[in-house]
Amino acid sequence: MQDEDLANVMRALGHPVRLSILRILAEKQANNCCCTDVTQCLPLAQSTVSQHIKVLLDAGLVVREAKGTRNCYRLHGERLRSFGSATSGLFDSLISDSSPALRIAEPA
Amino acid sequence: MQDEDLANVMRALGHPVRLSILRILAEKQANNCCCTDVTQCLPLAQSTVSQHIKVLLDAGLVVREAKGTRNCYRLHGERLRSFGSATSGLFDSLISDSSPALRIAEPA
DNA sequence: TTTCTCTATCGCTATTTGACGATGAACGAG
DNA sequence: CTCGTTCATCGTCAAATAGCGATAGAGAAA
Repeated sequence: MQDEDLANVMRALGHPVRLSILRILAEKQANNCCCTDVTQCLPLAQSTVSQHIKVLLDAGLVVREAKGTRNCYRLHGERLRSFGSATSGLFDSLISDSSPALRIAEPA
Repeated sequence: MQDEDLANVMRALGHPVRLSILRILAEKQANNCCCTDVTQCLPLAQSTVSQHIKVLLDAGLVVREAKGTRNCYRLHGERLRSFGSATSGLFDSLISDSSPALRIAEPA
């Protein structure tokens, strides 16, 4: 995963409401996961929730599945895992490049 | 780490230039890590780089250390690791099926 | 002191984001 | 067909973001 893509996912995750939406989708486990259901768990208007979901969709973190008159959403597990390994890879490269002495001496 | 803080860090990481700055700081390993040095590695004005560094400072990912006439920057390893574990914890809770969603408002 | 370097900040502009209400399209139920 | 539900999108607004040049303050150096 390139930095551009990684940054896009980071930005998508950079809002507490969107983290909440991911947790809600994880909890509901692909049933009752339509926009209205998510909206009822949040103190926001339906249009606002829809916009946040769109950000998650565009980042590839969430998948839409038309189910009759509803759109059901569920987590994109593979994408999440891919981002997870890209993130740990990022931190590995950041921290391993730092000298051990500097890793021990943290600021007050 | 709470969702609010986690989202703040994610947002700080949500720009490819800031990822580049982190990599540059990791590479230079706490010597020659002043703003001018970082600027010379990037196709941006010094003021722009300074602003990006400020975002990383505010997120706690980077530490400033006055060194004579320069300000030296280095990664905040502990903070990075803390964010790393918070991130993997997030994905664990999302991917495993036993994750209580953090709800901002319960449905009526 | 004077000069030079470094850099944070100001001012400005353009773009993006977050939030809302309104609306229209799609579809199931009656 | 008609009604109700779902939901993406539009328009709008305020605020935040990203970029730049200009600038001032703080030290080192001459």
